Amino acid sequence: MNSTLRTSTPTTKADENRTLTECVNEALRRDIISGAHRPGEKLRIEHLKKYYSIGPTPLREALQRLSADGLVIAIGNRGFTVAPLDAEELRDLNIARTALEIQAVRLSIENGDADWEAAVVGAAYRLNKSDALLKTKGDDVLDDWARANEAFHLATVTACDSQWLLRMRATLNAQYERYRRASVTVQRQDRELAKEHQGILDAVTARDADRACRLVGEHFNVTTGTLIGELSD
Amino acid sequence: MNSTLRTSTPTTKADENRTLTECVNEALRRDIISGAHRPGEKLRIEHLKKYYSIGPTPLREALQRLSADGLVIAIGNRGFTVAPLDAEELRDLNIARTALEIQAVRLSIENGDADWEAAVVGAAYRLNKSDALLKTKGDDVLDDWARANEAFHLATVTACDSQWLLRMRATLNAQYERYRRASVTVQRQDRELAKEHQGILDAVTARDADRACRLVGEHFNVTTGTLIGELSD
DNA sequence: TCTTCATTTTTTATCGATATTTTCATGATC
DNA sequence: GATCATGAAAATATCGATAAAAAATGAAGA
Repeated sequence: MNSTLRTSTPTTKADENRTLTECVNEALRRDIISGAHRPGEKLRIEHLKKYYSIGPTPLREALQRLSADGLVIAIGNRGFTVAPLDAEELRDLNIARTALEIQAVRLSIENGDADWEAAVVGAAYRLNKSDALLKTKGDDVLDDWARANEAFHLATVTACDSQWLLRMRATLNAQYERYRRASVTVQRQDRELAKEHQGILDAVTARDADRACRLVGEHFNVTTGTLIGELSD
Repeated sequence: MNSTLRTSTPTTKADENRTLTECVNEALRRDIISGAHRPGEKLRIEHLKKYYSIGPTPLREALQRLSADGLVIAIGNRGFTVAPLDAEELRDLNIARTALEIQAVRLSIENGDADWEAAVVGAAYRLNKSDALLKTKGDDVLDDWARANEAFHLATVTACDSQWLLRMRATLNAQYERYRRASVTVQRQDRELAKEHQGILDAVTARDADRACRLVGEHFNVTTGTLIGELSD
């Protein structure tokens, strides 16, 4: 029943019972985060209608939702634009993101059971594998690495036992991902990153919350510093 | 041009240049936070259309936005409901809220200048005044107190220099406010609260970030504990 | 009496059309 | 030559109507 939207992914099973608003919301979100719709770009309803083969109503509803998430800027009577990227905002974003991540890691280390710990170890292993493949840089490998990286960090916080913490974290992560994707070099020395991740893993398995939080904070600052450097060029 | 929506406030000057979606979004938000639309209540478009004298399109757009904020639950093909309240979620909410507030206070103390400090002192003074009036309990006085309380806490974090931190904080505060409003007793001993606020103010003016953060955390925990106690009755 | 299935009713989601607003280009006035 | 008005042209916001889905109703069979 639902016509597949213009974007990559084939119609998933779950698509059946979904509203057009939900579908186009996801498609737009993906396309904004991936950079297919560029930062600052005007999102004209007439244009998007054709692009996603959909009516104006579900489109506008999706755009309103995305504007609440901060991925889209809505200005009354002046339509919608993709939220712009800017170095100052990235710094700002990193502050909020770090605050949530650190607290979530701390709580996870306090609350997490053996299963959680095992999942973190597994995610770290997976990330290592992807790291190894990263030398043969292809775009798909890079995508895989990004997913593995996100999965690892997510694993470290899932035991925090606060859905709101995780929800806010996800919102900020979506924002952050746009900056990551906009980056030219995308990654610095793989070795440095791998070491940082290893350090975090060690602190987690040692249940050393203070050390883990410190390392996560530093990790975020270094990554953000690199991105800011590129952005202000 | 904009017909005034069914809710209390007279058409403000700013109303002129505003979209119906924006107006109904604000009205709905107000009515949900205040409890005029009760937690768990079904929000039927047909009904709301008459209630707010508005068409279905801006209504649905507003509801989508509110669902991104977590004030409304949207389920595909099954419409919208006011997000329910529940003790477990309040605990969860308090964790996320505290993480943001503490970090914002810490940064404010680090960054804030003399003007900021003065604003905090002013807000504390204002809150004290309202505290004094609180003995003659009327609903308007209570509203005034709530505003002064929020203004004080907001003042302590405005120098944190992270819009994202403040934005996330505002989202969670809106949620929290619903629990506060749902409370029967609404406040415990005024004296205790006043002392806690005084302690926070002292720590802020002394620029003692660690103490301020500890006191804010305890303050939040105590308040939340009271609310949870009431909710699980 | 309790299910189960078909049918009606209600509610939701979506579209196409219209009215409103903004933007842009053109020309008039100082 | 610059500024301001005026009027198209484009884009946005909104409505009413329709199609689609879920819930409610009721009838038939076990």
